[in-house]
Amino acid sequence: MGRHFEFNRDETLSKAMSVFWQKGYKATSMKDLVDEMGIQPGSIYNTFGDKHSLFIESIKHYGQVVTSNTIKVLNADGAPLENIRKFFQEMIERPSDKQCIGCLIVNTVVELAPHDEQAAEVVNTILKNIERAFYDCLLKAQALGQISGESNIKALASYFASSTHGLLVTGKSAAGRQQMKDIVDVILSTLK
Amino acid sequence: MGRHFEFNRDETLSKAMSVFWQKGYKATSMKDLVDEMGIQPGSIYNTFGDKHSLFIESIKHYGQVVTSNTIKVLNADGAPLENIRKFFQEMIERPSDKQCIGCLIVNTVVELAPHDEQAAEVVNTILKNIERAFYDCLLKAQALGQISGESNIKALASYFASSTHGLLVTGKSAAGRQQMKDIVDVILSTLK
DNA sequence: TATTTTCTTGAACAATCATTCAAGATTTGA
DNA sequence: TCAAATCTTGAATGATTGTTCAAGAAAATA
Repeated sequence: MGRHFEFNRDETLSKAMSVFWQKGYKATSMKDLVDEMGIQPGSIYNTFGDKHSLFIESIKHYGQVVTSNTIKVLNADGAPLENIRKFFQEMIERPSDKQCIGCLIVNTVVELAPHDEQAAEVVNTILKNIERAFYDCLLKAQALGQISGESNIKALASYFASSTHGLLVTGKSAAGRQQMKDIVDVILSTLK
Repeated sequence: MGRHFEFNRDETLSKAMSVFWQKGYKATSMKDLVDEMGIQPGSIYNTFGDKHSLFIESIKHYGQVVTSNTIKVLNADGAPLENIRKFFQEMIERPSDKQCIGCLIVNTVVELAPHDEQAAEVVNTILKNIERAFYDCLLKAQALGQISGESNIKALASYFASSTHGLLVTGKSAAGRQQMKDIVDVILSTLK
């Protein structure tokens, strides 16, 4: 009973996510959100609560849509080590793109996590998912004998996750494509 | 002639730097700066210009004081590869500390650099300094025969810089001390 | 001492911030 | 067709934002 919603919840959430990704949490004003989401303040507050709640939903959405999609390469069938190589290769093929894995997550770790417990929790969960994807991949490689049984794959997984963060930061600075390729080559050399 | 300044310019700049480091640019209000610097808005504007100018000076100050001090380990006399090990060791010995190298720089790369040309330029200069310190160190190691002459030390330098950024991001999340040590071990394994 | 110069203060400013809410629009059930 | 329910709108709210400026305080010169 009553009036129907005139907008799609997931669509507007996705738009909010994009704004937060581009500008950051603090730099995103309610006016920015109204303009980009295409609905009025009242509808935003009615649907998502306040700005902070909308942001929390946005990073959760990012984890479910963008991050989990990027991680799929690691979980794919086939040679696990080759999947890791593909993962990093895809990372540097679209550095300044919105699709760039984990950017909103890295941004949130840097901007908000130290002072925002709720955001920190969401972000840490997503970070753990990334790390576990690496771990599962390395475990498979070890079972296949592609990696020495003595290797500390837990450490390697943390390392690959950390390397991903590093690449995302480096990619935001003035680093060129060749430089990014060089870095990835060294990162992957730990697998040999 | 005229009244003397009642505050030390460098001291108040250092305090401003600390606030920006802790809270980020956007989240730092003029009230925060007034409270922390211990001088009134008029004095701030008279001495440093507006908030943005004060921030630019703050990151420059960070580069000259904090970053350049952290880099000293790399330039120190003695075994160059050992210096690189020391560098990373010192990084994880004080992760959540204010002294944590490059944090304000990494924060700025993430929060401002994509939309602030002036900040981007300052930050990129500092990033290049870090990378060059690694490069010089590796060059020395190569001259001493501690590293193969075939090694791409330019790539290695970029890699170490990127790894540093990664560690700083990882350190801000829920990563424990042991995890950080594990990551550093893998990073340094590329030198063997 | 009187005058000029310069720094300090903090109230005042307009702009923008996140948020609210009453009025209007749309749909359902009776 | 009327009444109840629910969503949409956008002007209004009070708080906070960065910034300015006139008045007062301190030092140097004459």
